[in-house]
Amino acid sequence: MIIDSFLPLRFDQLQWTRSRPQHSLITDFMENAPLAAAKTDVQRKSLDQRELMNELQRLRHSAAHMLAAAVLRLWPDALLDIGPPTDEGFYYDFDLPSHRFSPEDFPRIEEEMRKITKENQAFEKSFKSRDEALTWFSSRGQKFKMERLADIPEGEAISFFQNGEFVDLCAGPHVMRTGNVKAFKLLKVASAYFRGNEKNPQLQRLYGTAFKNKEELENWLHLQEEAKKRDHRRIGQEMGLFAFDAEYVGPGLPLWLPKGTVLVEELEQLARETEFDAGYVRVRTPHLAREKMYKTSGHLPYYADSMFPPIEFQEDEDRQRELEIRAALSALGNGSGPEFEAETGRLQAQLAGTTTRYYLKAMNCPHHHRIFAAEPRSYRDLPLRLAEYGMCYRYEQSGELFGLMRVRGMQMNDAHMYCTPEQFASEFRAVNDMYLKYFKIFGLDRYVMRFSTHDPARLGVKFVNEPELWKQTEDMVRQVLIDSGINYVEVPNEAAFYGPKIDVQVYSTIGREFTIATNQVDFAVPRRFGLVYKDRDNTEKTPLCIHRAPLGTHERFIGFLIEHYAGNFPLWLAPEQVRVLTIGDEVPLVDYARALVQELRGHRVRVEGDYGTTKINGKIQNAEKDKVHTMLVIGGREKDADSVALRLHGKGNVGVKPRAEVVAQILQSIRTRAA
RNA sequence: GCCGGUGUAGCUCAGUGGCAGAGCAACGGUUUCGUAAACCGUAGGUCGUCGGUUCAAUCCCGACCACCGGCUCCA
Repeated sequence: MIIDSFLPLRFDQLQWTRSRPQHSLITDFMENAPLAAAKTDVQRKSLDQRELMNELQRLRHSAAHMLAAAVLRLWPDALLDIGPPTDEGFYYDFDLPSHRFSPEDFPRIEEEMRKITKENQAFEKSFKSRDEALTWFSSRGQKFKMERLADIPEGEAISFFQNGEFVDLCAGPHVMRTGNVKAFKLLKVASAYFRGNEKNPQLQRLYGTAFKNKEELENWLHLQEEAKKRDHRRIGQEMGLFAFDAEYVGPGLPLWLPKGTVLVEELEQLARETEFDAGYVRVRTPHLAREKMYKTSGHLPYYADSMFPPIEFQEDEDRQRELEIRAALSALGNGSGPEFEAETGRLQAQLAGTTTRYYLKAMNCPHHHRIFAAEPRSYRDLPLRLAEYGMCYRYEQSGELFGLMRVRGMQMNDAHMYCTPEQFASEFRAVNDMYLKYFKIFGLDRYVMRFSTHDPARLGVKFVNEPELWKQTEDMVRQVLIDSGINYVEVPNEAAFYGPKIDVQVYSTIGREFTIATNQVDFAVPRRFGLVYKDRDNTEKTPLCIHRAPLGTHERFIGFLIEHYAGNFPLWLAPEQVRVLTIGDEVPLVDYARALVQELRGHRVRVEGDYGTTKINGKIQNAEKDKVHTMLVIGGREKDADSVALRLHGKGNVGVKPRAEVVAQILQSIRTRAA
């Protein structure tokens, strides 16, 4: 299968070309399995579920066993964990302190695996009692296997699979013989925490893939190469969209270059128009706020790890006050007794108050809440929809940073809607409709909607302690989802601390899973800020708040769009929409070309002229390389006929057309945001 | 944050314990051309940073930083 690199990927192609996260394999043969549960560990599957493994998964699972067998032949002291199939292949986790795997080991290991293929060993299933199994592993020091054994519920059969000398705790199923596994390749070495928990030891994970035959394997490897070319980091560099400058600006803080800024501003324009149509009003807020803001919102206890450390300083008058308080403290001397303690404590508290602390905002909601509070509100004002492309800063762990997809400074397509409980369902539904509207514009037809709910066991720890409100809002959201016929997966324990949320997830070219849109309910924070509106009955009530960001952040959304379009943006988004190329640099020709450029610029088209002496083939190659959407080639013939030769990026020469017609076409395509 | 890898010109990459290299891009010139590269020349570097070993370090050692592949975490 060859992907036309000039078309957006469809999701079915996506599945072919992108690796998807390892844990998502679970959903493939476990209908309705919560994704989140799988996130923490490779979830145990019942034997029935195992039987659903398809042919390719069996093959890959068997390849994993062969990998482990080969590793044990080469490093007999390796401890085994598990080796499941994944969407793109398989892996096996090892604990092997005596040796660090590196890609240089791959040829040896693959050679050993090929021997096992040649030996054509049968995969034989057998059963052991729990005691027998325990003895088997403990005598071999296989401590991870012993823990895995303990996961198997009492009463369930404990099955083993053996091929040749290799025996593994395994529910199967497998292919018949190792001779069936011929087309495989080791891909990468990585580390993984045992059971995915960062408190557990780190194991060495070997990734590989296997296919039914060599041809399919080669085909897949080729597609992987193609996919790499869509990597937004690479295209962003090549097209001059954005840059990172870790030394002077800081890691994870992108600089938007002029061409990337075009993308940012086109998206903003789209959002402004869409939100205006949906009855939003726009606001603007600063990038930081005092500590009190986040103490009140409750973010500090729940979210401080993700925030940049505070900016601390003393105002001039604070410095004076500090001196006075310190003087008072020393005047107290070294006393004792409850009165002394009380006075000391009071002064110490005052002393702490002489330092002002500001935090860079990690989210826009508190600022918007203060805008709500800035004026008295009546039920007649609701729903109030405050929108802002607000800049936020989050201190992501260094290992998490990933191009534009995961950054420390980001601008969110944010809005907060304050509404009454009666208005909630229609507001929430309108947000979902807005998602779909956007997805249609970008040709995004497959994605995963995740409905994240709270875990009752973690109320007061990870989630605000309001059991009744949690239940009510979650029921409300669920009902809206069902009513609007949206497919979704429900994910317990993934909600925001202040309420349930819906996330829209997509997969990047490299197969990483990213949330690009989010829609969250907040029943807690407005109350913490004391937000109220005067209702019909003249009583004060707290509004519900919906946080929504259908385009997520500029950074991630554009990162995603770059990969989605492979940098071949539709005309309305293209950083350079049109380039006028002259065949030669004769003065009359250049004059005609300049006039055309001026005409298009007059319509605010992003157009450049290439009037130099380079040959036309060279100019075309440059324009194609720069992914210029529309090329207008002009020679003597075109000039004389007041026409242009139209060429579209990736599509080649379209033919000669009247100048006015082409200009009108271009304007029409931009205005309608045509795909 | 953790495990592993990598760091040489704007980009893609060679290379060596003893004067730092290529292609493309840039710049200067020649060329006047019909749908994916005309030709010649010039310039470009504290070899990620700091420290150590050495007569001598881009190369060997160490620390740090950044990036890459994962894990964990998230928009």
